[in-house]
Order: sequence, then structure tokens, then C-alpha cells
Amino acid sequence: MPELPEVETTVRDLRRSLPGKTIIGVSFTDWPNMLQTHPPDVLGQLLAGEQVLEVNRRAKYVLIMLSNDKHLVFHRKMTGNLFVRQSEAEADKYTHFVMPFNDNTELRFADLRKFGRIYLFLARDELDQYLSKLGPEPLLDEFTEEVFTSQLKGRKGALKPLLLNQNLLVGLGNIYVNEALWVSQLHPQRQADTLTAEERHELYLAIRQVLTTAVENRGTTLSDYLDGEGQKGRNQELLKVHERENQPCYRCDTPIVKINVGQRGTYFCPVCQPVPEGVIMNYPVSRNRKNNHPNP
DNA sequence: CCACGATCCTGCTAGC
DNA sequence: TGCTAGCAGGATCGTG
Repeated sequence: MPELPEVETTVRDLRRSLPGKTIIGVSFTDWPNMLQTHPPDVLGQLLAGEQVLEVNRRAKYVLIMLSNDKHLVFHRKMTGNLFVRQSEAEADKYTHFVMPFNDNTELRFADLRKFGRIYLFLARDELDQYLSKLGPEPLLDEFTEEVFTSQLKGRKGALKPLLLNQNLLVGLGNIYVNEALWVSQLHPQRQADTLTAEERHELYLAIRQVLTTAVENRGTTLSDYLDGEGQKGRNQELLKVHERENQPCYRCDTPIVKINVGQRGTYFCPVCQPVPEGVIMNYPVSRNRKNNHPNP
């Protein structure tokens, strides 16, 4: 599923090819639910003749800045992919939206699950309003340790669902939360405001490190994610816990455990990420012995 | 504030 | 072998 590194990779790809192109209109759209702001014909009319100025990212949104202060926005949710193709190139599977340019290329939005969404805002203010509740960008200077500390303060909920909340901090999804918690050796069900300063520091560093590494590796492709040219990422080879159930922990060899937290598949090492007081787990855990294997 | 469940979707797969 | 129920999950919304 596209999280910050996957969206960032796509944005960098699109940024190399889209600016300067002029939109002809919308040549194909077969899934009305995808279009959040305008019906297909109106959207096509509003886009026709506009030029692409910039491509940017905010959280997991792809922002395409157009002439006349128009802003075309994509959210890929779980399985959405954006490709720039020559118009005559073979169709991409699961394509539900095509926007041709005046140079015989086109932007295609392909999405197996059809959860992806497209928005057109007619002024910067409308875009800013729409994005106004989002938290800080973890890879920018605005995400300081002080900001992170204040966000966690007084939070009684479990760490993992909190880190997935885009109002607190943007860009993390299931994969990178699992990874960051393993790196910082914190249990996903730790109550957020019980972290020591040292633990919070480690988590803060882990979030930035995990995301930075994934960006450098052009994202994680587990099943559906492809970059702007249709290529897979490389970060899946570096995952420490995500989708590694029953495989040995890279730190202590204990088999990785999978549980559900906040209705999300959650992977962690039961030894490196000790269960907090008061949380009852249905697998045996020893905090002292290394070779403690949970039931299969 | 927090937990939980439902919703939106379809390809895949575990289990019969 | 063939079928099917259930799972996967980002964000939002409703309920308690």
C-alpha cells in the first residue's frame, strides 16, 4: 500500500515528466466514485487547456499544481498507481482514469481495489482547507522531537493506531509503523503517554530512519505498488518484521508474531518488543530467555 | 479522547 | 480439482 516513501517516489517520477505539459481533458473514466469533486464531463472541461506547473506531495496525497490556481489531487489508498505513458502504449491493467496531454502522452490512474480518489480544487485556499487537519511531515524540519513529544502527551491509546493517525503525523501506514516499532523496540500496544524520554527519542529516530531508507530504495512493493514508470521498489528486501510471521527476528532469532491491533495486521518480536504491563497476549512470552518460541 | 465496527473493493488463498 | 468464504487495508464515519 502506498505510504510516504511510495508516494514520494511517484511524485519524484512525475516531477521529471509532467511540468510543462498541457492537458487535453479526460479521455477515460469508468468509476464515478473515484471522482470526489466533479462529474466526469465537468472535470474534463475544467482540466482542458491547463498546464502542469509543479508536482508535490503532502502526506500520502499527490498534488498536481496547474495553471489558473487549479490543483489536481490523487490519493492512492491501497492499490492505486499513477503512470505516465505514451498514448499508444499498451493499456495498464485496472486503469480507471486517463488524462491525455498535448504531446501524445497521458497520465493513467490504475487501481485494482478502486479505493483511490481524485479531487480538483479550483483555488489554493480550497486545497489548503481540505488538507488542514493533517499533522507534520516526518521528514521535514517541522517534525521536531518537541512536536512529537507534545503530540504523544496525554494520549492514552495504543502506540500503533496513534502512529497511523494522519492528524498526529503524516505518511506512516501499516508497513512502516510495524518497522519503526521494531527498530525502536517498542510494543505496538504500549500506551503512548507511558514512553520514557529515551524511548520516545528512539521512536522518533526510528520513524525518520525507516522512512528515509524506504525513500532511498524507491518504496516497498509487496503486491501492487509500482512507481511512475511501472517499476517495483526495492525496500521489501529490507523489511524487518512486516509480513515475516514465524520467521526469526533479525536481532534475537525469536519467531516474529502477528496479532491484530486496531483491526490491522501487526508484526513484532515478542522478546525485543516486550509486552506492556496489563496487556494480555495469547502467546507465551519470556523476557529473560532468548529461545522462547510462541505456539505456531 | 478512545475503542470498535462498518464501509468501500477485488484478487488471492486457506479450507473444505 | 473446484468452489467459496474470508482476508487484506487507508481513511472516514457512526456509536458507545
